[in-house]
Amino acid sequence: DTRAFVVKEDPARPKFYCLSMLPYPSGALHMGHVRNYTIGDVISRYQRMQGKNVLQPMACDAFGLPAENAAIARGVPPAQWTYRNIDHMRAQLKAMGFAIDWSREFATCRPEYYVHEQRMFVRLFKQGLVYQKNSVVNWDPVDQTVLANEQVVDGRGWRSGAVVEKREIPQWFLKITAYAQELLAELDKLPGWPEAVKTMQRNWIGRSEGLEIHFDVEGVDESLSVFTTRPDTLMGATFLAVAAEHPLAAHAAKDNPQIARFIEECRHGGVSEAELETQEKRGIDTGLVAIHPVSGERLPIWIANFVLMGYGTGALMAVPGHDERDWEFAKKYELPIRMVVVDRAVLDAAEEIRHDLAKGVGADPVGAALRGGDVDAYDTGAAVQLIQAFERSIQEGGAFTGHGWLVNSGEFDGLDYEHAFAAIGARLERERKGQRRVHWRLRDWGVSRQRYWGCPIPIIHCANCGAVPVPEEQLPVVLPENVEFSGVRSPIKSDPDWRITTCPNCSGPAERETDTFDTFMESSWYYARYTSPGADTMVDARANYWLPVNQYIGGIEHAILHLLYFRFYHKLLRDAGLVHSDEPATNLLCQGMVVAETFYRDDADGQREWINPADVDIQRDERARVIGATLKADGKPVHIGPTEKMSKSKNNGVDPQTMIDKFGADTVRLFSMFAAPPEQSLEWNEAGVEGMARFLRRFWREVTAHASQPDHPEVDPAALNAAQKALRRQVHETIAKVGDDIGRRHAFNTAIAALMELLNHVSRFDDMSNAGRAVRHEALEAMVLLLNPFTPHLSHTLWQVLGHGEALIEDVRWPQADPAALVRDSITVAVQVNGKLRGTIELPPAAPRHEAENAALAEPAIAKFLAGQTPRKVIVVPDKIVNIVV
RNA sequence: GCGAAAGUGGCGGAACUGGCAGACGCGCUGGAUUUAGGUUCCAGUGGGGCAACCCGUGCGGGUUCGAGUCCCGCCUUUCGCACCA
Repeated sequence: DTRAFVVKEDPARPKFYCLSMLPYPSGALHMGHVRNYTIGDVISRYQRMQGKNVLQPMACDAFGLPAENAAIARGVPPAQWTYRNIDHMRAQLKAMGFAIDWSREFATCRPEYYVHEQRMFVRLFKQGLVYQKNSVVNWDPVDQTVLANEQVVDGRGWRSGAVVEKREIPQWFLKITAYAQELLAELDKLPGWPEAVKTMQRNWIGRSEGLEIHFDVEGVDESLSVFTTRPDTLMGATFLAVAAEHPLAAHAAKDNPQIARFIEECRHGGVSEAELETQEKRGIDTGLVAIHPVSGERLPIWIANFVLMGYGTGALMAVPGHDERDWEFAKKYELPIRMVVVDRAVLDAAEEIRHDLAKGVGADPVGAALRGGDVDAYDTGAAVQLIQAFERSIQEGGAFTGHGWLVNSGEFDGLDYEHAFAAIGARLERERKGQRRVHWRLRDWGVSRQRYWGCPIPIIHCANCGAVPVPEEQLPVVLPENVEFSGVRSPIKSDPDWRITTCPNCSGPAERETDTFDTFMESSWYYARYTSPGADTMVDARANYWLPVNQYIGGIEHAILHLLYFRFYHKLLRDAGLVHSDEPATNLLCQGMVVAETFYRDDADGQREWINPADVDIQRDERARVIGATLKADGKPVHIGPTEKMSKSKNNGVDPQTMIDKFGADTVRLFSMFAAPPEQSLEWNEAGVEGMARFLRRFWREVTAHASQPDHPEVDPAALNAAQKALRRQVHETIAKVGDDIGRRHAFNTAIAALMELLNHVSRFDDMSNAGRAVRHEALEAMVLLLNPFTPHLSHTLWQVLGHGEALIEDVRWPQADPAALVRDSITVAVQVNGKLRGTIELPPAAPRHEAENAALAEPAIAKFLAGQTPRKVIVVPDKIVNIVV
């Protein structure tokens, strides 16, 4: 998990600032001792050579005692746990090869930064942007820990199959919903962000506009409010439904044990596998009756398991005719289904009937059609049938959920969606039975974590005063370090010395909050803190000099959570007066994941045993198609599974360290940059790494052989022959391409391909004349520099082999393409006849149209295809193509 | 189900603005060097055909002198969200 890299352009000089975060130690591709390994590093090296100041990557993020360590602890005696305490953790990380210099480390998770997060939290507390409420969590009764959602639901997690209980515990929330509108609107001001990420964030924020409608309930004082985005279907509502947790459900359960039992089932049945998969709709009639705000009709109120307490008001008006879920529910419990919205064809049919039968049907042609009546006497049979067929499809086939035109809706008949929304909204607002509302899918950010090692939430709980923020002069609240781990449970929860305190308000007995912040908190402001090392406040004025970040790089897996919190926190910083910009990063690049083939065998119990790719041999036929795979150990066949994200469960993780040991870090990095464009997933394939090693060996030989020459003449562009000129041109084309590919397109794979192509030409160029050696020297120097972002160690050495003394190759200027060298004497132009390629011709650059046309027609290979016919038309695209149409 | 992205040789991928499809690499075939294996070097490598040539970018249409690229309709895969009222 590499959460992110940031690259920052200095607006004044311009210089660059590049930072990165270390991955978690648990990651499959941990890179502790291959620090300079990643995309962020390639970009930073490139920029440094462009004459920009670059800061080397630094470590960030919290190394905690998260759930995965509890996993390791499961069934394992405490002495063998991954980390027993902080010192042990540090020692273990060091032993794992993490080159973390704790003295230089600059991470927002470190205790010296707690104070800033805690001040921010207290500030938000006072502004009412923080609150505590009970919330249901997934609880592992064996380990006594809270499980993250993905550990329960997601079958890929190690916890799948664990016994899980629902528990209600108090949690702290940050009101990110207060910023929902801004977070949504400003996505439109981020053209440098991938569309996929913006779409995901839009869906996650989930703005929907609708009407909140109040239904009076017979025998109950308070009215029942529902939210709907389809007020146009109001007249089709045939019942109301509330969530099991809704107060009205509790009210109904008071003297009805059957309802109470149903509510209890809903609460507990929620996590059973079968329930989740079938999502069968179940419900029970409360016996309560609501009054339709327009028609005055009496509608039954049901409790239904598909109504979510967390969305809208926890209650809905069910319109089975025009909503899939409501339709399914109505069918099951035989509730009425009413057609109130129809498509254009039905509306036209109704118009026809109305027109022809103005006397007979009055204002209700649809009703007349459905009732049959005497419409048969007139020539409207087809229209009647159409309406009846539509009605039947809604009754029997399924809901019509599209927007359409209203029928069976009294005064609203004939209106389309927009007009019906406006008319019904206006009427309900006038009668104070409803109002327009915007609802958000986005939930507030729950920041409480029930674990040790993290920033403590600076709150003191007092029996008299409630939750009281820790006063400024007592900040920071730090964790006790001399704790013992006696279970998976966070040790501070059972440490009375730390927990018991006095209330800052009333001096009465009180307890500290023992939860710590979500680690997303730290990664939400580190980029800003990096601009202000040593500042007393969270950030200082330097932040406005550097921010916003020009180029942010991170995995797509953070599209929603981290990247939304990151944007949110920037707005909090802004509103605290700490930064002036609205958004933290203008450009975002999401790199893909590392994937690998999977292999498995089915054992006797029908269980799949996944086999690591390193233990498998691949068989191919003579056309090199894969025909099978065998286990190295026994030579017997194994099944080939799909190519998937590296994971422990599929046993397809490959440690790059093995390959780094074999080929060196330069080669492995070059391969990982070459194999796929950064935003795509990278298929890990050992054979490809060998190709990279081959290329670097050839390059090494080429440079050392050249360097062994006694002298290195300067290039004299005026004195070059055609071949020398051609090579020199390619050198400068490559310089231009590599710079553009790295700097603008981030297409590292094509940059490397261009360098390989150039090496192929340089190897074939065996001109040992002075001019020839001069051209080769220029080519090799350029290539060493162009390769430096990818292969810093090799480039550093080869630069010295070429006779240079700089301590750091990054201090050498990035090569610049010479425009004069790029000029061509002639250009190959393709010639097509009727759109098919039939030959090529050589033309001087920017040759006039008639010249290109004449040359093409004169070409013998072309004349053959014209068969003496006169061309009807000739299309000339200068320097590219001539197309002759006959 | 909804939303997004993507389908190109045996494989990873290139083709950036509608203009020579398959760059570069892997793999494979043949040859040279080598006692041999490995390494290295040379040649070949989308399919069909002796050849001229024909066919080829998931499928079916369309626009265009010209389509991998643009438009319409399908299919498939991956990712994300999933009873969102």
